[in-house]
Amino acid sequence: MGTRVTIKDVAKKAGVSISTVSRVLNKSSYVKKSTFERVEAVISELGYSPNHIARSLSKGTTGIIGAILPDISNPFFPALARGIGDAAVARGYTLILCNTDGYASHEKSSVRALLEKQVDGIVFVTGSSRAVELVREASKACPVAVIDREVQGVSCDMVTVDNYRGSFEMTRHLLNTGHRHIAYITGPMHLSTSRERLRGLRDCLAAAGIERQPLVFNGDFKYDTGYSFAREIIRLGLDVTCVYCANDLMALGAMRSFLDSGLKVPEQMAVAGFDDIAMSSLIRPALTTIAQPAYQMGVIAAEFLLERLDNGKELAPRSKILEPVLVIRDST
Amino acid sequence: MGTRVTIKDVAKKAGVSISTVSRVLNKSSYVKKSTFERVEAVISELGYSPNHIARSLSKGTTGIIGAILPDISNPFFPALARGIGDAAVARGYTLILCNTDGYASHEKSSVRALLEKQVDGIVFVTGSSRAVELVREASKACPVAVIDREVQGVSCDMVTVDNYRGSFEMTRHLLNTGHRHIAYITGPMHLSTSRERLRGLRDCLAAAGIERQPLVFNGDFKYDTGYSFAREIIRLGLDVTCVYCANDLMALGAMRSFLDSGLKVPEQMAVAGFDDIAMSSLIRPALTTIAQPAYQMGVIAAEFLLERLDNGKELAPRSKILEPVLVIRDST
DNA sequence: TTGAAAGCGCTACCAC
DNA sequence: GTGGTAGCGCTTTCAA
Repeated sequence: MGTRVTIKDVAKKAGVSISTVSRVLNKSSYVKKSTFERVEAVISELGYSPNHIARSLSKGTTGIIGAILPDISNPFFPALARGIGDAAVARGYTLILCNTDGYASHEKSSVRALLEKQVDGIVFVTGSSRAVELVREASKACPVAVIDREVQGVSCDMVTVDNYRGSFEMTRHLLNTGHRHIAYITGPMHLSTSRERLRGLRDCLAAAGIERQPLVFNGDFKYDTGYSFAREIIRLGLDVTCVYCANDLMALGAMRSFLDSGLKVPEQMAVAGFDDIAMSSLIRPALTTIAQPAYQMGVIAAEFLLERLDNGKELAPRSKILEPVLVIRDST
Repeated sequence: MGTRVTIKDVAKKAGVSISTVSRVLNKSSYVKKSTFERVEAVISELGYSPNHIARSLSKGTTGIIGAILPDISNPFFPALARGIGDAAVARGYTLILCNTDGYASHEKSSVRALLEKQVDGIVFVTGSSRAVELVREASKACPVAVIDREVQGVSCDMVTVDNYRGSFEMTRHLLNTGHRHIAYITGPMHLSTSRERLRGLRDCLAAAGIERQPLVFNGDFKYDTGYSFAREIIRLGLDVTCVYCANDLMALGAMRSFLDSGLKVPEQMAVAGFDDIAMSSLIRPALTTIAQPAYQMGVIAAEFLLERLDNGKELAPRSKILEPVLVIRDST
C-alpha cells in the first residue's frame, strides 16, 4: 500500500498548474513541447497514475460496463463472457461480471449494484421472468444490450440467435434421418430461447405433414434433467426413436442415460442438442447439435453498447439475429 | 437515461442538510427518528440511489475487487471465478474480471487497468513468467491474493492446491495398477503447478524404486497438444502403457487420439489427468484424475482478501494449501 | 441532533 | 500556452 501520487504532486514538482498536467494526461489541448516533456518526465519519475475514480466523477463516465448472466460456470456462458470482455478491453473499457443463477432477486441486486457503480452500460443475459421490468429499470440509467435471450417490450439493442430457425433445421435433419417419433426436452419456458426452439420443432413437423405430436418434457437446461427424462423414457418404454433436447447439457445427460442403460446411440436411440458447447464434439458418439456463435454474440453486443456510448446515445435500438448452424455428428 | 437524483435533491426536498441525508444513508450517527423517516420517505419517493463513484472518491475505497486470470473460457477457471464472485458479492463487493491468456503484456495492462480503477484488492491467477514483478507492483497499491499458481518471493495471501502431493498420489495409483512405462505431458514449465506436478511424479517413481525415467513431453495445457503427443507416441511405437497429463484437457485430447487410432483405453493405453473438469466425468471411459477444489479456492482467496480489507491491512500474509483428491475412474 | 464546509482527485471552462 | 477555479456527489470533521 504505497503513497498515492496525485496530479497535484506532479504539478508542483514540474512547476506547472494541475490544468497543464491534466492536459498532458488527456492530450486535450496544445501544450508547449518542452512543458509536455517535462511533465511526462515527472509523471514517470513519480510513477504517477491517474485516479480513475476521480476522473469518473468529474466526467460522468466510468469506462466500466457490466455483464449480467446466469452462471459463468455453465459451459455456454464463458465464451459469451469472453466475447464481451474482449470487445470491452479493445475499446479501453473494463468489465464487471455478475452471476444471477437466473433468479429475479439476484438479477435485481446485480442491476442495482451496477447502477450504483455508475457503469456506462450493461450487457444483460436474462434468466428470470421478471426480465422486462429489470431491463427497463436499468435502461433508465444507462444503455442496455440484451443478449441471447430476447426480451419483449423494451427498446434496447438486442443480439440473439435465430433459435426458431435452428430448431427447425434440426428437426428437418431428424426427419431426414427417418425419425418420426420424437421426444423433446424443453428449456425453462419463460425464456424466449426455449419457446422459440419448441416452436421451430412443431412448425417443422407440421410443415412436413407429420401429424403425430412430439412428446414434450419440460426441462430446465440441466444435465441431470436430461439424464432422468431419458431414464423415464426407457422405463416407460415410450415409443420414441429420438430425443432432441433444448440444449447440449441435457442432451449429454440423456445420451449418458441411454448408454448407461445399454442402448446404442444412435442406432437404438438418436440424441440431438442445441448450443454446441466444447464437450459435445469431444464425447463419443459426438453430439449432433445446433452451433451458436456465443463468442461472437458477446462481441457484437458489447460493440453495440460501446458504439452507443462513444457516438451519440440517440441511436435507434439495433438488433442482430445471428444464424446458428446445424452440426451433424454421430449421435443422430 | 434519466435525470440523476443526487443527495442534494433529497436534502432540499426533505428540508434537511446533505449531511443529514448522508447520515441516514450510512446510519453513521444518530438522527432523530422523525427526521430519519422523512428522509427515507423522500429517498424512495425520488427513487434516489447513491452515486457510488462519488462515495468512493471521498472514502478512498471502491467496493470493487479485480480478478485476473488466464482465460475464463478454459474449463478450469469458471468455477474459480464463480467462487471469487460469490464470496465478493456475499460481502457486498463487486467483481471486475480480466482475461490475460497468460501473456505478460495482458497481465500488465490488466493490473494497470485495475489499479487505475482503484480496486480495493486483486485476486491473481498468474500465467506468465513475469508474475513476480507484476504481483509486486500490484501489491504496492492494494492487497493481492495469489491463487492456484504459486508466486515466489512476494508477500501476499496465497491459495493453492498441493499439486506435488496430488501428482504423487496419481503416480502411486498408476504404479499400483501395474504401470511402469509412463509418459508424462507437462504444462508450461514456468508455472509452479506444472513444476510441482512433474516433481510429484518423479519423486513417487523414485520412492517406489523405479529407475526407469518417465518419458516427458513439454506440453501447454491445451487439448490439441495432448492429441498430437498421443499420436506421436503411437506413431513412434513408444514403449509406454500409460499417458499421464498435467491437466484434463490434454488428457482428454490424448484419450481421443488413442481411441481414434483404435487403441482401447485403458486396456491398451491408460490415460490420467489433473483438474477434474466437468467433462472428465462425462466422457467414456471416464477420466481418472486429481480433483481440484476450484470453486473453494476462489472462495477462500476472495475471503482472505476481503478480511484483509475489512479488518486491518496489517495481517500477516496467510496461505492455504488445499488437498486435491484422487478420483479413480475408468481410464486407468 | 443537525448544519456548514473542507476536502477526495480530476476535468473543463474562462481568463490572461 | 498556461493558470485559476468551479464543480462532480459524497463523507467527515467541527461547531452550534
